[in-house]
Amino acid sequence: MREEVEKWQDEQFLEDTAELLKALAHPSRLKIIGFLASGKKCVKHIWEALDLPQPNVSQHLSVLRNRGILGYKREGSIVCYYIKDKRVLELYKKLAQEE
Amino acid sequence: MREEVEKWQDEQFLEDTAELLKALAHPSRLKIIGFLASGKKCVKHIWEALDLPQPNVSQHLSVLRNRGILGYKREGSIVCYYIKDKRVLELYKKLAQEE
DNA sequence: ATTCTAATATCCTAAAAACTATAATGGTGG
DNA sequence: CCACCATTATAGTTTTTAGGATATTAGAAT
Repeated sequence: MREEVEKWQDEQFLEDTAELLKALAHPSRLKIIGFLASGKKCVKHIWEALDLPQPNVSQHLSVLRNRGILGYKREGSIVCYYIKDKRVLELYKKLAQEE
Repeated sequence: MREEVEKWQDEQFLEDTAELLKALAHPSRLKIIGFLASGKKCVKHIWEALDLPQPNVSQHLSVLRNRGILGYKREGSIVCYYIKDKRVLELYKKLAQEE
């Protein structure tokens, strides 16, 4: 007899989930997620492919990184990002397949 | 040979999806979605159950309604809302089950 | 029809947060 | 030190948000 309460009554769940969705709810960040869906990419590769100014991309990356959505690895002088949160990859795929 | 382009290159998809996520990315609106996940509910029932002020709930409902996430039906003097967009129900369930 | 009340929606304003572009700063390898 | 890659800081603008006041609508009673 566990899990009597509904998820929507759990304020912590609501806050955390809203934060997650907020991080994803921006065209450029969604674009980054979509680009990273096929694997790890370095920063320069990202902003060139997405045709966005580099500091702008860096800021979006930091939003996604701070929320635990992306992980990164420094390789010499370049930095590569990848999708760390598996839920996000699943969410993205679901959204991308249906629309 | 169709669908050569990736979804993340489709600006319209990015805009629409970001709008959808933005509408969901708020604790109170997520709470409403969770409450409606079990079926249609009238407005009074909603703000009483969620313990939120009525005008506040009304505003959140209008956000969700305007983005096509919720549908509603007037029944006499009361108005009942339900989840119209099936994707949203699926997304919510996925988020609620995993965390 | 007029009035009353309950249910719902909209409006208004101030505060907080997010976004964009640009400038400045910090590392790393040659 | 220089060139390159990336992050952070700053400033102005636009969006969201919360809360309260007000408006609208429907039904019941008179």
